[in-house]
Amino acid sequence: MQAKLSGFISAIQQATTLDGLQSVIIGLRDHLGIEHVIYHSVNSTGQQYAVLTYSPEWVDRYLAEDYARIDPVLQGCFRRFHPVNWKTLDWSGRAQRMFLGEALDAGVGNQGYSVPIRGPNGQFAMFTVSHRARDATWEKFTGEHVADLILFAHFVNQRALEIEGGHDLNVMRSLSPREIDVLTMLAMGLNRAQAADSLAISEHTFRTYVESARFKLGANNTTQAVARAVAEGLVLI
Amino acid sequence: MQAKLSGFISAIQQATTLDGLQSVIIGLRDHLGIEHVIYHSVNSTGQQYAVLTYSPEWVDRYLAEDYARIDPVLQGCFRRFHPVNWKTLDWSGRAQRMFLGEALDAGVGNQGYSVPIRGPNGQFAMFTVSHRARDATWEKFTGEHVADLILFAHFVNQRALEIEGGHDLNVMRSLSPREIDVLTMLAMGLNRAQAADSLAISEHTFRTYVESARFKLGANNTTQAVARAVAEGLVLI
DNA sequence: AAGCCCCCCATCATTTTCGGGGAGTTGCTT
DNA sequence: AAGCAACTCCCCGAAAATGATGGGGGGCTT
Repeated sequence: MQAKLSGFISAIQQATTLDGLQSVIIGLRDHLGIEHVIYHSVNSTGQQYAVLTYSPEWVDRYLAEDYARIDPVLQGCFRRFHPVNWKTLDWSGRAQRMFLGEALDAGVGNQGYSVPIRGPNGQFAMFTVSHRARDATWEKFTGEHVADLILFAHFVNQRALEIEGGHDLNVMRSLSPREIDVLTMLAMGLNRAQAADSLAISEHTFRTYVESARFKLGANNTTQAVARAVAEGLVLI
Repeated sequence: MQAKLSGFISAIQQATTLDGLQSVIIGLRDHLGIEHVIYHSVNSTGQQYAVLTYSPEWVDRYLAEDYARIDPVLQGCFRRFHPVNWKTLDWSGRAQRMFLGEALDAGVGNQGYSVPIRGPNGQFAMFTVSHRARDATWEKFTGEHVADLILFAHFVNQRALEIEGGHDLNVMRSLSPREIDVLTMLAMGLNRAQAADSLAISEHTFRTYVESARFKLGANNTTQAVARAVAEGLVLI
């Protein structure tokens, strides 16, 4: 497997379009002998795109019904770090209806294993393998491939980020230490008076820093300035 | 290496304390034949802890001087998804003084390779290997071990999350879709009137959502609520 | 030495937000 | 059928933030 694995990773890294990634993913699916491989990403502007082997009908249905809101896989991945076996999720209520009533018919496997992936600026993605199999079989399969799947997930996401994302993230804005201080205090929930006090400067001075930080960050108001600073990692809460 | 790798991963998974992780990490360092292995985590409440092989003096110095603010490794990792070779970072200005003037003396290797890791709730961590070596040697070493390092990073972080506190992850704050909407608008820099307008709800309704989101997030004011939501990845800007 | 950025301080009128109340509908879950 | 969470709408006075202006001193870089 090891040789094959690095082969797939090379292939991933040579892909220059999402279609290219799709081909690699299909190759991977066939190699693993399973039914579905899905890579699904939500980027920082809230736009999402996916590279998958589901039927277009099911994808349309999923989007139209806004199943993302009730999908236990998505919810589960979002709050976990380690990959998650679908069997361990909570499939009650609406989720059950979605799964038993529609997803299975649409060709989604009864078993699944999803790797959560997080990138800079709040990017979130999932790399999923799905199949029709018995619990024990699936347990064995996933157990043997955890490491490989984590690596695939990483490299697919890395490539997808390179393909999709403009590298305007590199235009790092720099704030002065004091500007970072004031934004940090605000992000911690202090009001101007408290914050200025705890930095031992006048409220007016405090305001000056907020203004200049706001200007540098191209923000309309304090809240946006704080949000941007937090999102860019300039301010750690 | 493959056999060794899974051995280390098993060892990681058997660790029950951060000290246990430390032992595994030292074993890993010796096995790789390098000088330092560092795992450093920051969660969304700003608490940080580390498992590392640096001298306590250097760690104290780093914390006391708040070097996290100017450390290009931290900054660079926060903006990237893929592991980063220290050589590719911007080591000018204060960072240079820190590195040449103190870090090297403190035993930090001249070469380094850091894997960024992101978990739920805005958790952020780095897994770093550092060594004294020439560029070509280091290039070769890291090239050969990228995949392994990514995997180590993953499993160390997974274990550290389990050890440090699975409890606060369970009380994962979940915001309703509308609450996320209002915070998103605010994070984008609109004021209440504009935001309410663009969501096609009354300003007062808008306020109600902000209030309930603020309550759920345990925030003192709107700015903090937005900052927390952004930091935890609930709101994408 | 000039220019630039960082650090600090101030006023006033205007706009925006906050905090404290209260009320009604839908829709899912149990 | 009841409960609960989410969604929608409203008032008002007090408190806070903003915008538009000023000012001065210190330190690094060119």
